[in-house]
Amino acid sequence: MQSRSTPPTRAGGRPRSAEADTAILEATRQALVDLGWTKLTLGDVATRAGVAKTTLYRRWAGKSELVVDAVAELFDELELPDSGSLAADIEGVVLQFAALLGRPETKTALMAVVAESTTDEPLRERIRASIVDRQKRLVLTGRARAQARGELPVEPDAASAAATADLIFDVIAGAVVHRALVSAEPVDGEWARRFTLLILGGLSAVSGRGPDG
Amino acid sequence: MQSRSTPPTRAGGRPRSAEADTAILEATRQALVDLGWTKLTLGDVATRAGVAKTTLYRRWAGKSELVVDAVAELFDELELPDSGSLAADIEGVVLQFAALLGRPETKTALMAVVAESTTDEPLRERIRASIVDRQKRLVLTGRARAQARGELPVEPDAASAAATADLIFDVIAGAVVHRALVSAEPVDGEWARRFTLLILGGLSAVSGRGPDG
Amino acid sequence: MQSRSTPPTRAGGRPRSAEADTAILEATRQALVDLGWTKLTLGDVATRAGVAKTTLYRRWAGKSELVVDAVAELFDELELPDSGSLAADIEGVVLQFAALLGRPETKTALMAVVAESTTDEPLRERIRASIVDRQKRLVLTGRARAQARGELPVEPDAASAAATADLIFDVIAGAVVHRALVSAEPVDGEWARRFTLLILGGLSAVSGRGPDG
Amino acid sequence: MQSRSTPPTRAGGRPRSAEADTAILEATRQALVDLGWTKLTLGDVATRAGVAKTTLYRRWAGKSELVVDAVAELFDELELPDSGSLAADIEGVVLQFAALLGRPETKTALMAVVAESTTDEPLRERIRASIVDRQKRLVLTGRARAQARGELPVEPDAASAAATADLIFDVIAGAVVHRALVSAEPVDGEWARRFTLLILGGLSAVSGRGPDG
DNA sequence: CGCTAATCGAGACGGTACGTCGGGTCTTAGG
DNA sequence: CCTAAGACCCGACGTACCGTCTCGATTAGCG
Repeated sequence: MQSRSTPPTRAGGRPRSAEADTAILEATRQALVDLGWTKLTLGDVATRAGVAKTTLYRRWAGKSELVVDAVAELFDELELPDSGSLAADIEGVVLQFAALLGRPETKTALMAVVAESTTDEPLRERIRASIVDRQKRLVLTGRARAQARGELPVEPDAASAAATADLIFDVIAGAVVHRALVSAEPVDGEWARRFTLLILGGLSAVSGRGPDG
Repeated sequence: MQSRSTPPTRAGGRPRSAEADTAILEATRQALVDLGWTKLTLGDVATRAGVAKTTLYRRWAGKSELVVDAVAELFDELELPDSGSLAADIEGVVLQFAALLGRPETKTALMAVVAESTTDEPLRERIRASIVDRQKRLVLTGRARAQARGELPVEPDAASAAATADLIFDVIAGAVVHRALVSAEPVDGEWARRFTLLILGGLSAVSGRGPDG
Repeated sequence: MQSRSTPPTRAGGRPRSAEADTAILEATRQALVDLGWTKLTLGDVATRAGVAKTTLYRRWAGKSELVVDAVAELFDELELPDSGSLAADIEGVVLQFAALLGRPETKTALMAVVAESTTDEPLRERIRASIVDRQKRLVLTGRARAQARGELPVEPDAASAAATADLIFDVIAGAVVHRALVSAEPVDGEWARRFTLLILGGLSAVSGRGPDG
Repeated sequence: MQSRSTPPTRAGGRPRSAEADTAILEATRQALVDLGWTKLTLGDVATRAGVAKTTLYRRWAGKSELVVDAVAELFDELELPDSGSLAADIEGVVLQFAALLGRPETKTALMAVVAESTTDEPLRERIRASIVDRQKRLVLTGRARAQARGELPVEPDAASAAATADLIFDVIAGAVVHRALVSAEPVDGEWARRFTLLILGGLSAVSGRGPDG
């Protein structure tokens, strides 16, 4: 995660404390749990981390950037279970994702930084680089496994294959987020099963042909 | 929209200005366009509306409530095109929804109030009542039409039918929002077609059987 | 003392609290006693006065202006004793002035605001209006009495008379301040007597005789 | 000027740069001219002098000490003109002193450090040693010359003579400072003449005649 | 028609957080 | 031991909004 701002010159001077980084990110997550996005203040985070406010501002441009980095670490915990079938893989990752969204620090922070990013292009890039794109690996890995198992056809057109992957990702991530945060209904095994059924039924229809439908 | 707070007594006295309401909501939307959610301040909205801050606080409890009301009006513009086929209906509503999300006032406000609602239950209810549930009608109407046309089977189990409707709603709304605001890729005809293909392929699979898969 | 900044418009709105003014000025003097000029902070004054920082900034432009107003009130306590002779009048006012300069709030504040005023013309004007010019009355009254008693000739030229009054004022105020704050030696009856001797009779009058006058 | 802090041990190691001292004091004076006492910062002085902040703090305890040393050098320029009469000597030194107080670096710094010294005894001592006492020589020399010329009687009592010298010093320095910095009126030949008249002959000498002496 | 009572605008109020700045210290690497 | 560079902790700065309050001045509808 190269996401912190780097000091302008690389010359002499006291080096930045690595422990401070760790402490700040951990304090940020804890503050999110305790206070939520809106009431989280950088001064409070600094206090929790046992660090001066200036130290915090030296490394992050603002609240949004800090929180993105803090929650990005949580998303890296997601991993694709190798459960032997595409359906089980999808259900597994959906439930994992839902569990992550159930954690208070993620719940309150994720939508807030995305909202922030709608009027802040650099922030959107940071979110994409630190969170979104990193999780697309789950879709790619899952599809590769399914193809190896013969559950999905191999799309010959690379561009079409990429578009499909993006589509799948938007559908899965979007649906789970919407269910969990907007509808605020539980993402349980039952829902995951029905959702997977929907995805799988359509998946073959999409991957089976070219982009011209 | 009964959502404003009502004066305690109904007795005599100067009645509230109706023009103020209109001016405030319009000023709120304009401020959202100009400033985005975060930089929008109630003082600024009051100034734009040519109204005292007091007047504003007498009617709304805070920023979130005001903004929810201001954007809710926009969502009522959505309507299901009667295009003769389920696929065309879905594509149409997806593109309409995407167009709505493309407007700056909606874009910045929607995610923000949802984020806010994760730690504010009354706000979540307000959002659900004013925005979310009102749009579920699109799904229900669409399904009814498709069933009338014979494109979809009639689910005999009412509970299962409701669950399916919720699922569809989360998938459509979630996917479009994710594509538009998180991935920040265009929701164009091409994407709508591929997405519809995916949904339709899976839809029959889901609605064809009971919840136990 | 019209010295506070006046609200731009004179129209409606909640009027400024008069008690706040009193509390702030008193708190300022107390803070000067406790902390001295350098360590006095406006935030601390606000807290002591039981007032918000914004209230303070709404009325005074900064620390210097506030302190000038706070100490100006003390200078108004000075009064010319009517002791029957010019010498006794001078000695009396010198000792009064010295007592005022001995108070910690005056001691630490006076030189500081004057220093500040060397690079701040409006502040200098405020000091002159609130403090310096108001005390020139002592010189004018004293001279008038002395002239009435026949101790001093009446200067016919008005311009010259004014210049003399200014000179006397600079000499008395300057000498006492220098003795008290720069040399930091006591301004006691003995010193006041010698000083008065010098003023009244000049150098030879002082050097010509012993300390017992 | 032994006033800088001395390194604890005198043992080997890189010796302190002498050029740094010169550069720092000169930078300090220039910063006083550009910014005034309040806005002068040690970090800025260090930058101007092309020196690290550490180097500065190794030599001076703080802003006040540094500035005292920087302006003390300027006061050494004062010298008593040997003009043949006591009156001319006084006028000459008054005008020299006024010229010194007219320089921006002196003007802003002198009062500020004196103000600071009212709550900082060591600083007061440093000011007395570096600035004040060094100028008392002017009074002593002037009196000695006047006595040699027969213009002033010789005071036999040593204690009384010292008290008189102190008094003269406070009156001259105080009056000039007050005229220049508090009243902010010009200390020109005209004023110097009237002031000298007062010092030499007392109040009646001044008020008894017109401004042309 | 005059009361009565809630409204309106304006703007001051006590708070909280902001992001920046300067103070003085400490930690590097290098002379 | 000194130096330049720059990060560190700390505390204050002056500003911006928050949501509340106190004004005097409008408006209705009820009596």
